[in-house]
Formats: sequence, C-alpha cells, structure tokens
Amino acid sequence: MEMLTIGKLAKRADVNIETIRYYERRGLIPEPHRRDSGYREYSDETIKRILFIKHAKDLGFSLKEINELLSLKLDPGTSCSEVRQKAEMKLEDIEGKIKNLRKMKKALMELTKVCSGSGPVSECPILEALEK
Amino acid sequence: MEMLTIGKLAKRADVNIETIRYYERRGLIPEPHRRDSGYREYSDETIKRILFIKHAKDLGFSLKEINELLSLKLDPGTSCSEVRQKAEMKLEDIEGKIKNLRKMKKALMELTKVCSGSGPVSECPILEALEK
DNA sequence: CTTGACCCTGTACTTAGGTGCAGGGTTTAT
DNA sequence: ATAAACCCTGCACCTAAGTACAGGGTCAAG
Repeated sequence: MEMLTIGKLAKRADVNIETIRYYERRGLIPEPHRRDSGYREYSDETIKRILFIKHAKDLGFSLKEINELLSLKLDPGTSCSEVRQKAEMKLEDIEGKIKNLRKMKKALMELTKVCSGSGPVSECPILEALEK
Repeated sequence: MEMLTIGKLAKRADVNIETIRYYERRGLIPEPHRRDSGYREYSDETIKRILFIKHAKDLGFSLKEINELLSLKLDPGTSCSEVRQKAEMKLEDIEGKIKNLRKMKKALMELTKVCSGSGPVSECPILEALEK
C-alpha cells in the first residue's frame, strides 16, 4: 500500500491541507505515521475517514457530533441502535430548524403581502410592522 | 420626554447593555447624547429602534442586512418597493435553506430506514453509507 | 459621606469551522 | 547542485453576534 503525503491526501479527498491538520487537532483523524523528516504519511484509510466526515457534515452533523459518531464506529461494544439514535436526533434537529424557517417565511410573506410596493418609505407597512 | 440611561433602556428593550453598545459600534443605533459625565442618554425612540432590530433578526435578517434596511428607512428618497425587494430576497434565502434542510432530512430518513437498529456497529448500514 | 449600584473605555474571549502566513526544513526534478 | 515544490510548527486571522472583564469614574439613597 503506497503512502500519501498530506498534499496528495488533500487532493484525493478534495479538502484543504490546513483542514486535514485541523481535523487531526480536533481528533477526527488519527495522528498519522511520520517520516524521519517529520512529514505525515497516510494510508488510503484516511481518505475514507475524510469522506465520512464530509458526508456527515452534509447531513448536518457538527464536527463535535461527527467525533461522537466516530467513537461509536470504533468501539466494538457499540450497537447499531446507538448510531441510529444519533441519526434520529439529528433528524429532529433538522425538523426543528425547518419549522423555525417556515415560521419566518410565513411572517415575511404576510409582510410583503400588505406592501403595495409603491409609495414612500415613510408609509412602508413592512418597516412599520418591524417597529412595534 | 424623560431620558433613559443605558441600563434602563436595556431593561425596557430586553437586551443586554453590552449589546446596545455593540449595536452603536455597528452603526445600528445612533450615537446618543451624553451627559457631562459621559453617560449615554436615550429617548424612547431608541426603544423602537432596538425592537426593529430584534424583529428583523427574528425574520432572519443579519445585522448587516438590518443596517441596510435602516438606511432605506432613513432615506426619504427610498421607495417602498426597495424594502419589499429586500424582504423578497430574504424570502428566497429562507426558501433555499428550507430546501437544503429537506434534502438532509430525506437523506437521513433513508439512512435510518435501512438500519434495523439491531446488530453490531461493524455492520451498521448508516456508518457504511457515510464512508463511500 | 459613604456605600452600592450604575456607567465609562478598551480589550479579550466565545462558538464553529476553518484559512493564511512566517520562518524554517525536505524532496524532487532538472 | 540547485530551484521549485512540498512539508513542518505555531500563531494570527476570519465571520457573526455578541459577552465578559479590568480598571476606572459617577450617581443616588440613607
């Protein structure tokens, strides 16, 4: 198995080099083996790890949560239901955000509805509504 | 019209004192009159201004955007349609966020669906899916 | 007239997720 | 052999929207 320098890894996983070092500091990526020169050396495993992080991020997980997910993943004592529970919690989280955004949307739509779009700002019903 | 100290204003508008000074630094609140001692003195107008900011924040506007909204509000040359346009832009912004969250939700639901919830993590389909 | 509550400025810190750079050392290609 | 490209550490910086002091001055009540 050929080893990757951090630059190669960054290209393969499509992330910034600094981001890899940042993930290492955050404990999301294990400390890699080092050459005598101090250069980091990675195996292909690390690409998967970074993809895991990216995908989890896309699903709305924070790096902190991803860390927890990785701990579950690496602990053989973990049951799959624990992972499932995390996913369900995130689902609720996302639903809460959607609900909140829908409330904003509704309020904004009501405001734009009462605004004719003509007339001076001094009589703008949107601005008036925001003040009281 | 009685004048308010910053502490009174903070209570009336239900914000932190530091937040008021922060808004002043950001230009969201005009620099108030000062007593000889240097103490800030506010009129009731400022309560309305802070409420405006809070309400706009609740609708999803950033402080930067609120600043723009306030500029429109204070410029007599502004037409109401410009305000309306800002509201519509924010509406699109919010809709985009909702759409994105719904995508996450869908992906998460699909993942939890394939997970029986039993079995070891080593065979967890959720974790597996995140890796590839 | 003193004590506690209030206010001032200026600065640093917070969360999240990075990015950028200075000042070095190492590898690789020519 | 040398230049370009790469890597190292450690630190500072970024956005957003504040919060938290420290070290001082002021105000109001008893």
